[in-house]
Amino acid sequence: MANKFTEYKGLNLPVVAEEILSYWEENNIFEKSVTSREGAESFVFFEGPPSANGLPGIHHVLARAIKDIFCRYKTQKGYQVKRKAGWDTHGLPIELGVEKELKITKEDIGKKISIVEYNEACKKAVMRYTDIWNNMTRRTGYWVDMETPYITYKSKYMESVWWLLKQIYDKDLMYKGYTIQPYSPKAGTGLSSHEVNQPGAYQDVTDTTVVAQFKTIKETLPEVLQNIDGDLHFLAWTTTPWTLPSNTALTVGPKIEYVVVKSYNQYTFEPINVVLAKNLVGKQFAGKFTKVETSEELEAYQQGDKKIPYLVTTEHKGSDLVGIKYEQLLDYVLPYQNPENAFRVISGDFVTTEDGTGIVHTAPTFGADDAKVAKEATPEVPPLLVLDEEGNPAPLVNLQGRFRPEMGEFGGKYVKNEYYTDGETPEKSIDVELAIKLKTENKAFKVEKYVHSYPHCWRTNKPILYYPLDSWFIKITDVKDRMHRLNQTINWKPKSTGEGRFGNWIAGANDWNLSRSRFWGIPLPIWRTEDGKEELIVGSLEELKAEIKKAIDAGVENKDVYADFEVGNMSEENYEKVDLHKHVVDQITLVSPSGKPMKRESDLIDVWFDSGSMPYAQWHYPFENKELIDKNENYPANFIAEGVDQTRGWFYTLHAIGTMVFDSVAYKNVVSNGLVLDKNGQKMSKSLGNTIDPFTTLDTYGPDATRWYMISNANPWDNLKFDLEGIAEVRRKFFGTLYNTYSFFCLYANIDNFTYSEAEIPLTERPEIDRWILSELHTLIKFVDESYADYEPTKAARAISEFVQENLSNWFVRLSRRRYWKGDYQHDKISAYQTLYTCMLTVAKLGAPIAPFYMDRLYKDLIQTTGKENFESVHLAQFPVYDKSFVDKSLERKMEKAQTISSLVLSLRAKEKIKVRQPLQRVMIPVLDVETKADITAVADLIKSEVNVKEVELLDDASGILVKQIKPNFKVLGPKFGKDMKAAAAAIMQFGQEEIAKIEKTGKITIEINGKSSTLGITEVEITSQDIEGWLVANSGGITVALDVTITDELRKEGIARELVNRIQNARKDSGFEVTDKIHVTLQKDEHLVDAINSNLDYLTTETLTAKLEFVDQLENGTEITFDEVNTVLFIKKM
RNA sequence: AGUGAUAUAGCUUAACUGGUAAAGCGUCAAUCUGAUACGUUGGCAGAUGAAAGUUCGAUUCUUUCUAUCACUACCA
Repeated sequence: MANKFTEYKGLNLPVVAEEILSYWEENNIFEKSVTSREGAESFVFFEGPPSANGLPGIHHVLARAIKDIFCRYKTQKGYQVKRKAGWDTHGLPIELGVEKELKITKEDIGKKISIVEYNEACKKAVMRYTDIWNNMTRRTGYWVDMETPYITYKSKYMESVWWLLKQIYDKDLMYKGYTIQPYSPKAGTGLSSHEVNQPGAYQDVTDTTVVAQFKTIKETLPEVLQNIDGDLHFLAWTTTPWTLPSNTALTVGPKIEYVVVKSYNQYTFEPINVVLAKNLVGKQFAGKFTKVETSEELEAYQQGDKKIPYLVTTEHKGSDLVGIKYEQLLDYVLPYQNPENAFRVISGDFVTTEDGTGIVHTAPTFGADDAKVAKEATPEVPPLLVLDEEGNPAPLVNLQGRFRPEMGEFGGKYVKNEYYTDGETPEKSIDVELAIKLKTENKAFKVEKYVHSYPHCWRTNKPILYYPLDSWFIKITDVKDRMHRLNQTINWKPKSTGEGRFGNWIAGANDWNLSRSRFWGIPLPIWRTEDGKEELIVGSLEELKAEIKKAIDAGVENKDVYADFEVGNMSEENYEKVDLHKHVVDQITLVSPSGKPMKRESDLIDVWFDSGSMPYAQWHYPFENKELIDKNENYPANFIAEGVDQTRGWFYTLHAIGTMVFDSVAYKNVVSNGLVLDKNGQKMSKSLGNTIDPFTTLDTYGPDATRWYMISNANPWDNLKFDLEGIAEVRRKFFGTLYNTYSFFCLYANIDNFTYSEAEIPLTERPEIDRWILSELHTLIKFVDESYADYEPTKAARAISEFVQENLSNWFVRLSRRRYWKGDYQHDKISAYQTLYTCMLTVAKLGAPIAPFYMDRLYKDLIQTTGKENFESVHLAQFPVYDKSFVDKSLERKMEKAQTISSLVLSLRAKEKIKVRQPLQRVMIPVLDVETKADITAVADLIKSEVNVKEVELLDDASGILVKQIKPNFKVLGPKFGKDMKAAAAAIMQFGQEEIAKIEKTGKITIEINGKSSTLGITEVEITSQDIEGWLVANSGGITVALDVTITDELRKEGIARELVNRIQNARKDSGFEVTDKIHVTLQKDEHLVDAINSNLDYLTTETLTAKLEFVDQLENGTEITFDEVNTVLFIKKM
């Protein structure tokens, strides 16, 4: 054990962090923080896997700090906190990165490059940045097991994912269907919404739009519409006329008002009866049309007239129109299934009357809303699918973006002119040609050009199509009620994210589209016969091998690609032998019960399913570590934390899988942290150049200041406006103060050889100020403990800062300084050391979760000489325990009064320009009650030394010189007076000294408010004294002080002596003398000085350790000193 | 478009269950200290995004609007 406390030359947080980091690593402190809690209750934490295909940003430091704080806190509280790092290794961003790097497109995969090579490239790319990530994690001080992380591309992980998927399948929660997805015909690939949302994807284009006339079938009209003269048409608008041949329904809003309008077609001039939303009549019948009120005016129309008349007739609710059937607009081909259910009016809530006609052309093959509403209708409206050459259902547009042969004269043509290669583009686009055709057939009400924004493929820059693609789905709609209910048991930080954003999202959740037509990911473990009638899902390697064997026996497969794999052998080597990625599993053909060959469904599983599987797959559940989940040892999580952007990502998939497979929440507490913005509140982005490099920040300021700043500046869930200046401030104020407090402590503790070897001084024997700071300390312990427990790190950080800066440094140490450097090593001094020591040791533990490095240094420095504790690190120690017996609220209140009074006196001094060094005779404080009087008496000594006055005099009422003020106590009087409160307040404010005196004397007064008289008690008002006649006063917080500013000759001399002491002390410091050195002082004679010194000789010599003092007439080699009217020269030397 | 969050001094943040707006940064000046830090005192500055409602009283509760941000979707 060292016998001195380590002293430092200065505070360098980055160096402290480096040293502590090596210490941790050399001594396996992290491992010990887990193993030392073996057998204790576990606190379960899940690490959300970052995708390592990009470089870490400053926001990752925040996210990591938040996770780390609670894990360290819970460790201190005695829990065992296992935390496994993880890597999300699959997914589109990685694939796109690799494609870019290899300069290939998706189509080239399997052609220019084999899938094996491609997947190999992805595997390499994904781990490329892991070193940088690991380094950032270490330097940030985030403790997580990076030695044995879970990696989503490992066979064990993938096997668990398969198992989970099979559970879901077995619960009948999976189906195959088609969905409308953004699709790029030129690139030949579906696009994820991620890709569609790339900047620049949406571009303004001018399209030909058509308002088409759909002719109703008379027999299906409701009675009220039966007797209309001539045909009745529905009007529906579209910006994509090429989808009109695929129309199978019209959708109306059930609550929207529709009208029948009589008019003439502007192209064929035939009389028409059309239906559209009432609100949109004006819009559709603009320009050439003119409104008329009678049938006569309408019938007067002649072809060639400038204006076409229109007459609004009957009104109908949308719901009344539902069920009406109409003739197919362009009758090239019928849906191959249930054509009898097509071409009718259905209802949909999404219909608005903002534009168009209030009737929506519905083509379920080319619109997501369309498909949804068609499916929900009873009976279901069939999409316009035909059977292709191979007998499979296909939409009217093929994968190249051309019309199918069924489209007659349009067959083979691209539906968008942009898809033609240069030079081959026809003059008229399909949209235009269709418009012309409709015009001539009296099927077009209006054709217009229209500018709107439309998504484009980011790779080919051609417009995308919404296209039906086959996909596997999970029936979230079947479990969303259960998910919703389970969500209500989760503690969200902030609450609104859980109830609002997440809750609403679940309530309106759609089925989860699992399929991804990519290469690098976990393959769907589903094998199907060609006709799709038989299928098999595989939930483990064991099952797969068994199925392969069956297939070999049946003769549909000739080899077992996993022949080397040994079922039941869980060793890494065994699992290294297999690869479950697409390029391998696609080779496998299985056999169906009826003996037919089955091929694997070619898609991959959405990567979000990978990460949502991590609670189980990280342990290779259920093949290994079964008890961790089944016995709830490591499931569900007590705590997870990620960015708010994961609400519908990881938070969602964890919750969905937990609900479906285990009927359990996957996590109990979740902190969703906000974004890190730049100091102006702008989003950080590479293009704006306002990103902040985490490594530079950590180098400059160190992780502790960075973490402390991030946590204390904003609540984790609020966006953080990140300003480097803020870190600098935290370093200066908080860490600087704490460091200096420690420096101060060890400077004197080392002189006095304090090693906490004396017995603990009982609380009752410690002076007031010690009991006060210990009371504050325990109040702090309680608050910080509760804040951490409640996932409120910001409150904890702010409270600790406040304590260290205000209470400990600026008040306790400041007022206690003399106790350390003066006097013998006795009772009071030992108490001072013990108290300060306890405070710092406690602060080290309280702050350790947030500032793990510096607090560990502080802790180790503090315990090295005392042996009070012998943990190797603060992170292995126990969290401080709150002890109520230390808390003395009245003491805290007294001290607060002392602070207020001191501050008032200092302000008066400043006003009068009297330096604090100049002693003054007395300060007077009017006190109106006994309690306050006792309070101030108790702290009078502190006040005297702090503001350098000799007496504190308390004036009670009898002095009769106080000018008082009265204020109503709103909180008490509000309910009593109600509406009359304003008048009452005014009346009370107007009380003169007499009334105030009366209420003080008798304890009550009667006043009249609005004709009613009522009695006021003394507790219903607040009386303060504002002024003392003839004195210099100041007041604040109900306390008034008066300062006697007369400087007598004696006081003046004392002031001079004090000033001189200050100069001598400075000289000692400048000369580098030890605090304990005795000195010889020589001064040049000065008339004011000599007198003053002689009157205060004792004070001066003891204060400065002056053993010998002499005056000389002339002093050459000293320091010139000038203050007030004194001019002298000072010279000191060591004795 | 939907959902959610946010809006307080030039900037960053406070204000317990509604009780009469607080700090810091900045800046100018003064000042304490045998603690290279931090402070202290004074000046400069906001009637809390807008409007309405509930209330004796609203930064706090309700409604509407505006702006910013995020997520998700989509544009017939």
